[in-house]
This record gives sequence, structure tokens and C-alpha cells, in this order.
Amino acid sequence: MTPYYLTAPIYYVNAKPHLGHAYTTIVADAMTRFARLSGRDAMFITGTDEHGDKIVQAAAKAGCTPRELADDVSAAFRALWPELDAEPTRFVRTSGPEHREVVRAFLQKVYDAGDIYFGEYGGNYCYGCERFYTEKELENGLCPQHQVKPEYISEKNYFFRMSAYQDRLKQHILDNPEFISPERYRNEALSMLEGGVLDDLCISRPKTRLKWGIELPFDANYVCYVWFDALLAYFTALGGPESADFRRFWPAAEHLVAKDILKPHAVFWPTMLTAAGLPLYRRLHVHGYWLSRSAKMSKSIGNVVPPLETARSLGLDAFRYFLLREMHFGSDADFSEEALTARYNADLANDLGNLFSRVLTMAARWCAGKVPAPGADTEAEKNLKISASDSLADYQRFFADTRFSDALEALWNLVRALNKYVDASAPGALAAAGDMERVNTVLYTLLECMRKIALHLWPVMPGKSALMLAQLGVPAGAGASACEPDGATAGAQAGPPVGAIIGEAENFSLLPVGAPLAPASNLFPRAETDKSATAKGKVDAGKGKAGSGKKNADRNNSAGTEKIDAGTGNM
RNA sequence: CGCGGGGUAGAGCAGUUUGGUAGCUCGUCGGGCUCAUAACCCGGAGGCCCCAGGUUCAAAUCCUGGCCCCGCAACCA
Repeated sequence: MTPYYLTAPIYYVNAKPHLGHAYTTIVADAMTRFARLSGRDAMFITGTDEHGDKIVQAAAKAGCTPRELADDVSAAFRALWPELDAEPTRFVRTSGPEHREVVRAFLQKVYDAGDIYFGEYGGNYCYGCERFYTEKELENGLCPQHQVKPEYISEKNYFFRMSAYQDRLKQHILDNPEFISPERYRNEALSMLEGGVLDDLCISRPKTRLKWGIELPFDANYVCYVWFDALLAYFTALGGPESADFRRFWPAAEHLVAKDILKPHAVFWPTMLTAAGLPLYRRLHVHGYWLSRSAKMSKSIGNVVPPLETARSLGLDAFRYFLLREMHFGSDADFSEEALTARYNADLANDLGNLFSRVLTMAARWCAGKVPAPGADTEAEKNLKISASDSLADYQRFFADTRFSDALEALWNLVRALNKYVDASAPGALAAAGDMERVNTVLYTLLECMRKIALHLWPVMPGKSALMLAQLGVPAGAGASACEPDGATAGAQAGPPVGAIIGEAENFSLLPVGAPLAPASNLFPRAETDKSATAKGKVDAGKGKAGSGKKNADRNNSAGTEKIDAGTGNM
């Protein structure tokens, strides 16, 4: 099996997780699940980055030690992922002993190679902020935080000879168009390497100023700069550069990050690897920000979206679907409850949920609740299968290229085509006319396509995917080609078997005839909005159209949007 | 002239690489259907594709010059 190694960031523990962290981790989880469906031996890691000045400051503010803060926040991150159905294979903490040894060995290696030197750095230092400021950052020569004049101090430090690798890195990016993607971030990275602008990187902090870090192996008076430490967590997760896992997975390494940490990943990290004589990662995937009320989320504006509460409002799977569907990977996107609800109703309730509902009801009525044996295909089936093949192939191609929104849109082309197919083939009329062979053919075609949809959605909505498959009579832990009675994969890593989508876009006879079907389905109950509540209030009027905007006080005022218990979709 | 991204129907976006009747989702208006979650299906309305020049038989797309919005700008994770 081809290996696949995906890293989500190891998150900085200076603050609790927010929507952005949730998004990155869910994307990583979805990519990993997709890699498994595609037949790869996939590993996905994340963790927490716990050293540095900011942690010391945050701890002081919280009235605890850096260790206590790190333990606390790291645990919060770790506990969140299962709540989001994100299942990292491993979770690394940079304050752990294994990581310290990986970092020290790496530092020593680069030091021995002659790429770390002792030098002097001078600059405007603000004691209040405990950091240096550049001339441009100062406001009228004063620290923007404290409005005091910074002191010019110079300090002896260790520097990594990063500038020496600038040209080689630039050439690598030019020679490998997929090394950094999407393209806009590749351009950003290239612009960081233009015209000899790259400085050497200061990689030490004197202990007089900072003690919370990893001690340099060649000078006990200094600790390591956090980024030089943090990036190596990607090694620690594999057991260090001497391990068997490293040899197997590192050549397949892909990183997933948000745009704010582009530079460390696109510039620091590859130059570090080169200096240590190690191969570079394969790819770097960079995504944008979730905006809240069209602005970057920030505590001071007060528009931070809490991930877990939001995820629960319409159900975790709907939340994951929304994140992957709404944001075009790489660009920023706006988050709002309204958009989430709109997406939920339009895509999940109306299109997909209702498709399951109507088809399973028909199967219960006319096929005795079992998968019927199809007759010969007519033009309608042939055309539908051609378009289904296209949709599935597009989905797979886009998903593999991190174009999740395009992928889901392609899959929904199939969902909509199935709804149209129901209308066009009018199974009700066929049944009334006694043409049961046609009814069976139509329903088998629908059910088989629905199974493909459910299977392909597993990376995005693992819970609902399993439920959909169960409603279609596909045993848990079985996929496509599947339906073999081994059930080996069921258990800890429940879900379709590795490689389950291979061949799915071409073969339309994979659903076993005679399998028991759920008698009804209510996967995504419609979420009520103010408007639909109003419309509902005047159903009896006959027309069903909400023409007047009449207000229904009871319905509208209490909660606005009704919350749905999404834990169990019934079947 | 620091760097990058963006400005396309009421909203959100795609299309720009490889010029050729401007497309998708939501919303809106009208119709149909009943297997279904007031859903689904069909059809309509709605756009000087930021502005001004230029190249071309032809420009949302290529070129030049503006205007506006958003990020980033280097010991910040």
C-alpha cells in the first residue's frame, strides 16, 4: 500500500482552540479518510507547540506555570478532536522528552555541519513586551503596546545560516509546481525568496530572557527558538529520523497549514531540512481564514466562533460538510449561523436527505423493503450512469487536489440528477401500471447510486455516511466491492475498508440484490428558520407560499432557529 | 512606485492559464408532480463582468493606466 503522511499543525497553546483550529484538523481528517478510501496506508498527526515567550506570558497572566498552562491547553486541544470525529493517528507535545531529543539531535547535526554560528544581534527591545521591534513597527519611535521608547540592546545569539539555502529552495519551488499550493501561496513563498532578501535565522534565546524551551545541546546558556523546535514535531510523530516509520512515511509527507504559518513551513523548514541533509516534504497545502462578520476573528472584536457549540447546533456531520463545502480551499470565507443553516437545508435536507427519504419509502412500498433485482437498462439508465461516472470521477479528482468545495459540488450534481431521474421515470406511475420490472430497475439504479454517494461522503460526514450505508443494507465496515463477510475493518477504525472507492465510478452493480433496506429515512430533518416557521404557520391556507411575511410570534421569538438533536438520525 | 489576493445578477461564488452566445448555488416569480423532509421537477425575471484607453473580426478573459477593498511586511506561532 502506498504510504500517506499528513500533518495538521501542532497548535500553539497560548489560547484555547477556535473555529480555525477545528477547520484545519477536520480537513486533515477528511484528507486522511479520503486517502484510505483511495487505497493508501494513511497516517495523520497533530499536536501542540508549547514553548516560547508567549506561553510564559500567557501563563503569568493566568497565574500558573508554563507547564501547567501547556498541560491544560494541550489537553483541551486533544479532547476536542474526538468531539469533531477527527482521529489523528498520533498526537505530539513539544514539551515531551522524545521531542526534546529529536530537536537536540537535529540542532547538533546542523551545528556540526557548520550551519549554525554565534553572532550578535542588536535592536529596539521593549522590556514590557519582552521582544524586539523593527523600526517600521514602532509608532513615532515608541512601542505600540506600551507607548514607551524601546531600548537599543544587543545580544549574542546563535544563528542558522538560512540565507545560504535561499537559491536552492527557490529553484526547488520553481522545479516542483505542486510543492506549495494553491498557486497564490506558491507565489507568496517565491516572493519571500526574491533578490537576496532572506536573512539568517536567529534560533536561540538566552536563558536570562527565556527559560521555557529546549536547551541547546552545544550551549547550556540558551534555549531553542520555538519555530526551530516546533517544526521538528513532524519528525517526533514518526519516532525521529532514524525510525522505520520515518523511512516509510517521510517521503510521502504533506503538510496542511493556514496561511499565517506559511513562512515557517515554506522557508524555514525546507532550508532546515536541506542543512540537515534530509529530503524535503512532498507538498504543502495552505488554506485561508474563516471570517466572522466579514472580519478576521479576534477576541477584541468579539467575533470568535466557538467550534464545539457551533458543531452541535445542526449536527457534527453537517458542520463538517459546511466547512468543506463553503470554503474554497485557499481563499478566505465567511462563517455565519445563517449560512450554515441555509447550506444545511438546501444541500443536506432538501437534496440529499429527501432523496433517501423518497427512495426508501418507494422501495418499502413496491420492493418489499429489499434491494430489487434490476432488469435491462434503458436510455435513461445509460445516460444517468454516464453522468454519475463523471460526477464521481470529478469528486475523486477534486478531493485529491484539496478542492473540497468543487468535489462536493460535483457529487451534488449526481444527487440532483437522481432527484430528476425519479421525476422523469415516475416509478409511481410504473407501479400503478404494473410494470414491476421497470420499477425494480429504477429503484436499483437509485439505490446503487445512493450507496456510492454515501461511500464517497465518508471522509466528510463519517457518521451520516455510516448511517446511509446502513439504511441501504450495507454492513458496517463494509464498502463497495465490499460486502464480503469478513468485517475485518470494523472496530476501532470503523468505516469503509481501505480502497473502498476504487472502481466505484465505473461499476454500477455493486449493491447486493436482496439486502434489507430501511423502511424510511430522516437523515437531515429540515432546520426551521424564521421564514419557514412563518410559512408553516399558514399551511392550511392552501397555497403553501409564504406571500405575506406574517409574523408568528410564538415560533419566531423564542429561539429563532430550532436546534435539532443530530446525534441520531433515525432510520 | 514593498509583496500578495480580490472587485462578475439581490447574496455568495465559478469562469480569466488555452479570447468566440456570461455559468452555478441561494433568494425571487410562475407552473408541474405526489414516492418524499411544505420537499422534489420544469420554466421565467434579474448582469455597461470596478473605471478609462489599447490590441483583435471578436475581450470578463490579453496589454497600459487609474480607483476601491482585504491580507502580509521578516526574533510576531
